[in-house]
Amino acid sequence: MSDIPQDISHDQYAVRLKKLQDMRAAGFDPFRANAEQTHFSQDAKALYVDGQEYGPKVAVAGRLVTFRVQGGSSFVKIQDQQGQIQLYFRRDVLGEERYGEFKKALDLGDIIGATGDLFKTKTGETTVRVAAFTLVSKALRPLPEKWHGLTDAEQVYRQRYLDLIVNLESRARLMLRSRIVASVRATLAGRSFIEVETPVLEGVAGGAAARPFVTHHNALGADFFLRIALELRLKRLLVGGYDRVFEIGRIFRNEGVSRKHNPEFTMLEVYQAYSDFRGMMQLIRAIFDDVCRNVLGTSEIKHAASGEMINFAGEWREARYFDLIDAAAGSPLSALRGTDGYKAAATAAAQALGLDIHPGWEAFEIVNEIFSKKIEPTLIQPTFVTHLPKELCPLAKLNQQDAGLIDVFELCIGGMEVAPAYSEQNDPFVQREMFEQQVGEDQQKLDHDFLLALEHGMPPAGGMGVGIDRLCILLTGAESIRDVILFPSLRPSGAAPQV
RNA sequence: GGCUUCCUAGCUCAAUGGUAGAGCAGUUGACUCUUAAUCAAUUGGUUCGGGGUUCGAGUCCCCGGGGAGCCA
Repeated sequence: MSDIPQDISHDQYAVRLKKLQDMRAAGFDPFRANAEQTHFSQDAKALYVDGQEYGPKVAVAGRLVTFRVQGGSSFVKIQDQQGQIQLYFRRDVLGEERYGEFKKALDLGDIIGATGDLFKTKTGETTVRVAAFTLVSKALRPLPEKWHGLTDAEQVYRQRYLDLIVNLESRARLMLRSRIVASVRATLAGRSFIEVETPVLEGVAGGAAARPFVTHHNALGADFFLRIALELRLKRLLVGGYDRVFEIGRIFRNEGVSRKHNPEFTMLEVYQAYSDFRGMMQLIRAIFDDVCRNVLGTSEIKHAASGEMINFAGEWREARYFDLIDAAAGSPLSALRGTDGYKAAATAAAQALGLDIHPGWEAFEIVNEIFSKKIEPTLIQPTFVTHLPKELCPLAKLNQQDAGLIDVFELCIGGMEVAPAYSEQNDPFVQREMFEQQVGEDQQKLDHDFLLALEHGMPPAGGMGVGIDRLCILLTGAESIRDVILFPSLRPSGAAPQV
């Protein structure tokens, strides 16, 4: 190219910048303030009726993702929120000058708008015969490779927008997440639940056992914790007379990062007065039934890790915690509960299963290690694990027959804990005692205001937490939590890619 | 936090310790129904950063950065 002072043909940024500057010099704005879009790509294609020569006129807009020029006629594809649509450019339609601009000025990755009539090509693809087009927004940087897409995990997460443009599975999976969350909301709204928003910044981070993030409020001169659960706020609303409440919100736990853990994640917590953990079983079934029917269109999902098909239809298995423990241990370990020999027997059973036991652990912790390492991973089909030992959750009602147990379930699917639910503790005396046992000497961690609220009377209620990210892993067949979170937490990196 | 492993052109990947290559993208040209379009020609590198060993390092060693997997 003789008018380029030095050879920039190797530098895609420079080539695009040059085109952009040429356009500006010709009085054209390469970053338009608006553009016409009468239809999304798939909606437009649906307008074409087979047999007609030309369908209606449409204006579509999107990113240029394939570019096939062949002399005086060219096919390109643009991509919008719904997918792709093919555009057909012809010299004899557009005229020599405009057609030349199309070939010269546009690059893969540019965002363009085009209007024209719909027709069907010889190969049967519904296409827009372009009568007019506009460069709407110039892309200065090239797209990742069209066939392999973007595979570098780091770039996928740090530059998710590129992943979304180029990797259709990512685009579909993350869109599916939106629809799953919308479906969950609809199920709850249909049952008279009220959606609320409660504080992220808390003076006491309660409702779960997890290390919180600490932050600081300058004007108040006070440290705050980012919430680790929604529970204690939502229960205050039960006291306040909101009988059915839920929140879908971000919570934060200052712990490790793994395939199953992101430091910030989304939790649904739902509370229903005058219900209990059995009522929550109905509710979670309804949530799954609606998602299967309205979003997935199937009640069978392939479990990514094992390849097994998970079936959400039919009865879900119900199993008592200690029945599972005894089966795994191969002995009636639970019969020793509360006796002096329990801890030794639990230790022996755990070691026989090849588990490492920390010397400081209580008996219930050893037993729960058996559960989380040896039982939970095997629970692929939906299973309600019920009647857990009371030490595992201080916020649940004690079982009427056995005060060492609590009226709860943990729903396990795909080897993961997906949703715990309780008959909620509403006795302020028992609640205070359970809290004090949990926090020990550290009265700072006691949420006195919550206990005060309970003293005003909280209706009996069923409550449930659903890890939305895990739910999405399950329902989208993802292998990692990072694949269902748009921007997963990463170490802050150095500079963005340099020019 | 520990162990293992990865980082090479815009992207996807090659390269026994011995001249850093290919495909796509880009550039130039041909081509009026293409589907990863095709054909011809062609540009492009601080091999993540720093240090070391060596006649010679993308490759081996050390330190640092980032990612992934397993463990805690």
